[in-house]
Amino acid sequence: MRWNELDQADCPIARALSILGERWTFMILRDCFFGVHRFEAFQANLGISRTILRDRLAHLVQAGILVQRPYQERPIRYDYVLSAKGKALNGVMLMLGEWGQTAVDGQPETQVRHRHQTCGHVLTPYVACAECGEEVVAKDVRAVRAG
Amino acid sequence: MRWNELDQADCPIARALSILGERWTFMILRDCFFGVHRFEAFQANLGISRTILRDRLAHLVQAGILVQRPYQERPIRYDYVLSAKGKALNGVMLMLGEWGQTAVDGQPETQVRHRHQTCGHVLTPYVACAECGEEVVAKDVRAVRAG
DNA sequence: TATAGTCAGTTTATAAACTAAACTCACTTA
DNA sequence: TAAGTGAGTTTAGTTTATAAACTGACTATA
Repeated sequence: MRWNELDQADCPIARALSILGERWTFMILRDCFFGVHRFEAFQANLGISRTILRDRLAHLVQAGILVQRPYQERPIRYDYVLSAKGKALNGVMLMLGEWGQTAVDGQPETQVRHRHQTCGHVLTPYVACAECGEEVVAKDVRAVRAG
Repeated sequence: MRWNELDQADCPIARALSILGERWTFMILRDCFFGVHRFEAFQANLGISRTILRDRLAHLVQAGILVQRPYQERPIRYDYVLSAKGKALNGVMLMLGEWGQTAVDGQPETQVRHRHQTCGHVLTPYVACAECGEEVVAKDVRAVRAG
């Protein structure tokens, strides 16, 4: 399998990564969740090269994860905002942040936290099963690979 | 910020991506969760170049996400297995797969599913708040960025 | 009205990362 | 003895990423 054939893979993780798995893409999306939505702001925040930023934004727009919303004409300029498909990545982002927080050590104490508005607490996210509502831990999950 | 300075970032997502954000790394870990743990098996499964596979495995071992376990001596050969830190990525993997399943369309119906052993159902994972136990949706989360 | 500044790019040259294919080494099995 | 296996390493070539300067269509300031 070559990297650019990942989108045809028979695995949802592989297909997700065909869109998200390139360098910087997750970082751009993280910024989107933080409310960043302009080219210059992404560039200044990430220090990413403009060429790559242009490519990644185009890819995300074409994949339907970001939507371009014009905020001025002459010259036409766009905000890049999360679509529904993009917002659906919220769970992935939260779990990724939680893992980074607890598992990646030796780093300065982070200053980024999330607050759960509905209950008012600082958010500690976990993955639960929609059927039984219980927390899902690795040892209780069995992959079923048909075909 | 350059890509290789990401590990010093003041954001848990950035730090997570300093380890996981390179091409193929997530795919290798996916295979680990499916029970793959030998060099040749990763290589055959992913079709990744051996050079990159070697680099990624070394990086994951050095980051404490995979552990080398010798299964023979003369010549010494290792299984690469998930450490506790690696297993803690389970939630990220599940949410990534769930997103790939529901949000990335136009692809052949996937044949990979998960079963939740404790309740017996096919798993539909969601992210919940440890304080109130409710499902966490994007609009109810506010990032708090100190400093 | 000139001058500078902003925003979202594009261009170009250079550096780093990835890939395929062949090769090595220490064994095992037929 | 010859072939095979498993985990790499080497090499040469291709693809990506990067920094820095440039463009174009404006807007704000002196």
